[in-house]
Amino acid sequence: MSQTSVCFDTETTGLKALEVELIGIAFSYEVGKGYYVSFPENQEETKTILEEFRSFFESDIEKIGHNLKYDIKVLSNYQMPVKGKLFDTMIAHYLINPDMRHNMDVLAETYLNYQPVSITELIGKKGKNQLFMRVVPIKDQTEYAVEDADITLQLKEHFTKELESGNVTKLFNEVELPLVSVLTAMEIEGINVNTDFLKELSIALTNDIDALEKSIYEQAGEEFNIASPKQLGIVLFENMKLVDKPKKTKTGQYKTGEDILSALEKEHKIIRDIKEYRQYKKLQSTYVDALPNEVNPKTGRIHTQYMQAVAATGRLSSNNPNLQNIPIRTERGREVRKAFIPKSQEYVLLAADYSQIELRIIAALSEEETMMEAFKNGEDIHASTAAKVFNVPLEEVTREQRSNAKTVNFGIIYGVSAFGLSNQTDLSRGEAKELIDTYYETYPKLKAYMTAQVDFARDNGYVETVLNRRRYLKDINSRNAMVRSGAERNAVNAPIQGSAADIIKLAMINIYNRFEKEGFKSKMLLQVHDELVFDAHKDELETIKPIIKHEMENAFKMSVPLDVEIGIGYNWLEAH
DNA sequence: GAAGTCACG
DNA sequence: ACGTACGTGACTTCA
Repeated sequence: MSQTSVCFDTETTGLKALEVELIGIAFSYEVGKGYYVSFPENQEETKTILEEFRSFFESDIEKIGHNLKYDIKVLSNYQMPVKGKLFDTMIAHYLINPDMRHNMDVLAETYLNYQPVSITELIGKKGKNQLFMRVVPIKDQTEYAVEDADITLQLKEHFTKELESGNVTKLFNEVELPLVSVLTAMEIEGINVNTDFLKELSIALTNDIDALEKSIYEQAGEEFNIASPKQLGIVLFENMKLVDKPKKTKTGQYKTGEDILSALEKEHKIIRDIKEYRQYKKLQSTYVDALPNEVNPKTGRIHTQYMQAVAATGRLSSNNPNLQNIPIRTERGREVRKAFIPKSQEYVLLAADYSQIELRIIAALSEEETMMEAFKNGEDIHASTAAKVFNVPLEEVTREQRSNAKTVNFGIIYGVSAFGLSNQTDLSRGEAKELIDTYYETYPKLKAYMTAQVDFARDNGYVETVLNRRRYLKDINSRNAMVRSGAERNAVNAPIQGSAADIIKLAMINIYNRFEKEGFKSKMLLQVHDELVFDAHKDELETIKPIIKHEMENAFKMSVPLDVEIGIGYNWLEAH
């Protein structure tokens, strides 16, 4: 092949890239044309046939695809690396408009005015009657697969131009595409989990849940399904009449969320038990019992998937299983973290966290000197804020003042209202308003920055991050006040959250490249928005610690220093 | 499949 | 006067 760029698309036996078998590969390098290579069930033969394509996959020919991470992982099952420049149409479209869907079917209709044969038409609806791709006649496989490859090739032409007009070509080429390889490697690597420990944890939880259940039934004077918000609401508010005017959801059910129950704690002892019951049930079903089932039988490790084109701000998301929401805030929840362990006795887990990255970004972007100085001097930012807004010396800040300042600091990033702040603190609505006003007086340029962001969005229809990642805000000029203020909060929040995402992505790419170049045994495993987790080989610890710290703190230069804290341990909890 | 709830940053 | 903090994913219940 003498082409400089070729589109390819793999057909497989399922959705779990690391567990499926290859059925076919479609190639297209001329619009309207394509070729399909079919693979037999015998995996040795499949490997032999695939070897014929090694020179292509290892060449510097540009590889075009839609969600290339999936195809690269499938090929990795056969020790077939994919090298050279990449072009991923899913990610391209994510940068062009992150709020939209990026399915190839939708994109084909929108940009090519063409309706491709859907996978459902080919193999039927999800369910027991769904066909296996293996039994689809080769002719139909070919038509379907080649069509997808052809469409992807055509989409590339559109998106190349649109990336340019959206000013995101550089972000695409220098961040998102290199990140594909980084995420692929992290997903393939996986993480080790102590399933025996989780089994014991589950037994202990069951004991406590059973006792709580008994106690709740006694106090309620009846048996019901505590896990049913509907039944619980009736018990609490109709039978026990714990409150006069209970709040209701939009469907007319009683609200029984955590915030509602907490406000009721002084009314009846049953509330504490219900909250505890809910917490333990959640831990058990979502983590303790679910995680062992996610262990890959071949590798013995858990391999999450990172979604690179989901979060509208530029963040990653994690699923199957989600390893970005492992408990840490409660004593019992923290136990789950102990189950995440290094790959062997020669390793430890290393966790590296950005300290207050979003506040540092808003300080730098707004050039609010007071806040910038606090960060430059390494102050405790929440205490420092408290000292200023409550007008007391730093040493005399009370815990409550610091806690309220912390809530405002976070609230600012989200576009807080007095009502929202009073809900999150013990402050009245009036006190909350006063605190916010004082906050803006203390940090006037912060307020100016936020106003400027909203103005920019009104004029341009979008906001952008430090790496020019855009988020379009179509509702910014809406006549509906609630819809409009939602967009205004996005105008402030998206550049902050998105810039933090940009920065950690840069750090991940640089760390990955250095690790590759130096041939370290240590591997990057997880990303949790402002944290990276590694299997760190004990012999390499003192070498990689400064590398990780340096790459994270210097990934992007701002007028405020970034600070990274590193911890190590024999499990993820200890590493914090 | 929607709604409610709750785990994380 | 209105409703109310940004971004996610997973589990259970129930129509």
